[in-house]
Amino acid sequence: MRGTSSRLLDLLSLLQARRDWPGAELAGRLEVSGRTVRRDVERLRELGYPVESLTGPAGGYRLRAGTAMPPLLLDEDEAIAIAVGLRTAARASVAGIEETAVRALVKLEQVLPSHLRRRVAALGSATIAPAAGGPTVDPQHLTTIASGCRDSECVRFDYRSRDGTGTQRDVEPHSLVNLGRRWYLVGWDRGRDDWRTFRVDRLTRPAATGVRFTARELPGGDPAAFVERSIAGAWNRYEARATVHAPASEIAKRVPHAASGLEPIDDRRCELRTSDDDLGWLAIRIAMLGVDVEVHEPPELIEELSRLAARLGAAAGRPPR
Amino acid sequence: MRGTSSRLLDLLSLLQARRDWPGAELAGRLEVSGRTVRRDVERLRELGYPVESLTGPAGGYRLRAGTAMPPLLLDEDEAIAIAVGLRTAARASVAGIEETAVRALVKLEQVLPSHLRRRVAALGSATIAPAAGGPTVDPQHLTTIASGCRDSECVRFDYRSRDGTGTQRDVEPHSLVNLGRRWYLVGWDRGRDDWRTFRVDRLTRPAATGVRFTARELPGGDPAAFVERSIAGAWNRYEARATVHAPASEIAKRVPHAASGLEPIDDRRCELRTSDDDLGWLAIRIAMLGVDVEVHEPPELIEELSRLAARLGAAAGRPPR
DNA sequence: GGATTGAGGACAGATCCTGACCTAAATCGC
DNA sequence: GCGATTTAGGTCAGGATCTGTCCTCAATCC
Repeated sequence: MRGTSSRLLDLLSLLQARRDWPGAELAGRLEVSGRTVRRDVERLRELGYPVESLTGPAGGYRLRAGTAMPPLLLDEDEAIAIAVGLRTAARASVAGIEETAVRALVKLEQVLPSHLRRRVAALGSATIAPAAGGPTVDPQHLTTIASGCRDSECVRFDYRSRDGTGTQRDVEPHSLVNLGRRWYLVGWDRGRDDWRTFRVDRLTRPAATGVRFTARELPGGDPAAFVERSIAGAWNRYEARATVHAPASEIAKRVPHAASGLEPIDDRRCELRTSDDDLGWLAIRIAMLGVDVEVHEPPELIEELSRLAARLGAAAGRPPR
Repeated sequence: MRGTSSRLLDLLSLLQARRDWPGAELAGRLEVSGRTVRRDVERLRELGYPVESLTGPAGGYRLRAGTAMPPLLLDEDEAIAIAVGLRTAARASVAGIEETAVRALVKLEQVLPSHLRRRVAALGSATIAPAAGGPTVDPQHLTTIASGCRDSECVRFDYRSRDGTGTQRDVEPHSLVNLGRRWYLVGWDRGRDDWRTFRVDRLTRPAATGVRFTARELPGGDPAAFVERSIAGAWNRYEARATVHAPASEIAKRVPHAASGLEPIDDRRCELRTSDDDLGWLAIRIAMLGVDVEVHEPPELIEELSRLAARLGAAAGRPPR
């Protein structure tokens, strides 16, 4: 016998792997009597996991969605898919999800068997970066740093500051902040004896040193606000406005992420408002619309589009204007 | 008392939420004696979860990565992040991961509490589609269909065939296949009494009918091969070749997904080979390189780039040539 | 070397678990 | 409507398990 706890986990695992299970089959898989299966189901219900049951032929048990998350029992491939999915989500897929994605990734990677971790790393290098406009961040760096934040463990890395000089830093990481398509580490720089903000895409070879520290209180409390203060004025934000020669509904269907900034003008045109801190990426997004457009502002974007048009014209073999 | 099974899950949850735990604190949280905590740790080890322990001051317990995946105990935000991450991974992020991502998503959504499901759906509509070149697939459709495959339950949907005519289908779903940036459903069409392949981006309002069926054997066995046979010749594939006026290393760093097709020519140029079945998307990828390029073939791509250049020139306010 | 923290054996009492057996209720197919 | 199938759950007895207490060791840090 393998103990009831282990058996309950197996039962949960079975119930997650398929939707409907006849009691007799569960009894066979778990190598217990049908009575015990009924009791186990009762136990799961007591633990808060809603197991439905249907009587009659074609009846059976079924795990429904409840009010709380049950433990997820994943097979190896599923664990890998989740790790890969979280890595991409940690970049810049959906507003506000990134920091939680990193937290979940840390939790997953803590228990991810090493042979799976290798497979994830191998897949990770083949990732299509959705944020192909800006600098890319290695998700591995994010998890290393986030682990440091969570477990109060110092992190050492090489940092390339804005003017290009490289230094080695030893930092007590406080939090990881995602702002405007970039990742920042807020931490206490042990070498400078002060709070600092680091851009994660500018640091290399981060590693936990093994040194534990007692958490300090960040002045102001809110890490995101701290980052905003430190980078104030460090980058521009471009607000674009354009007239799109296609119905809003069609664009919304073809380019879902643009939908929020669309306002219909008439049956055949709509106005698009969108913004970014990266001109190149903004231009690409205009290009992706796939229909005729007139860009009204900002002038920098108009210039960027001219440049891009010239370059593509040249790519197609025409002399640039 | 809450039973040892429940307490073991709580212990696992605690060990996943933070890395280091002194035994006394665990005892307090679980409301048992220290001796019982030691016994619980022993139980977890027997179940195969490697719990490390360190003696002495600053000692404690720590859940390490083992050889098998332990049950993941997620909080609500983490579950959402995973759902969102899997939805994007299910599109086209990393070769070969998509089908597993959908499987994991089905497992997760089966037990995802309804209020969390609503949050995921709300976030999903804001997703930046990485595959903005081609038609997009609603992840919700994928999970509905994949559930049908897993649980042998019929699915009904409206299908828009290539010539634009719409029909309603009632299908016994067999498998969901991801091929060449597109999703296909292979299933037994109950109306036509035959095996059919459906493009998921062409179907709308899929829903489980509740009718169960007994699995049939797919002729040939391999669903992917079946899809390939059915769509053979249905779409063109464009193989592009271009000279990029930048070092291969720089492009590889800036646009990771292009790296595999890069061949250095000299210190300042490289050759890019890449292919796709969607001309528009191919053109966007060229545009994303952000440097000067000469495209040699295919002629269709050169024409597409000219069109794009003209459109962007116009967008920037210049008269198209 | 002393303080702290985990390891684990022994024990007694309480609790829990399992399989067997039985009856009831719901559902499906004929 | 009837019979077959499937879950629901009560009861019982024997055995296994679990818990807290008490104790001694071992490892580690200061």
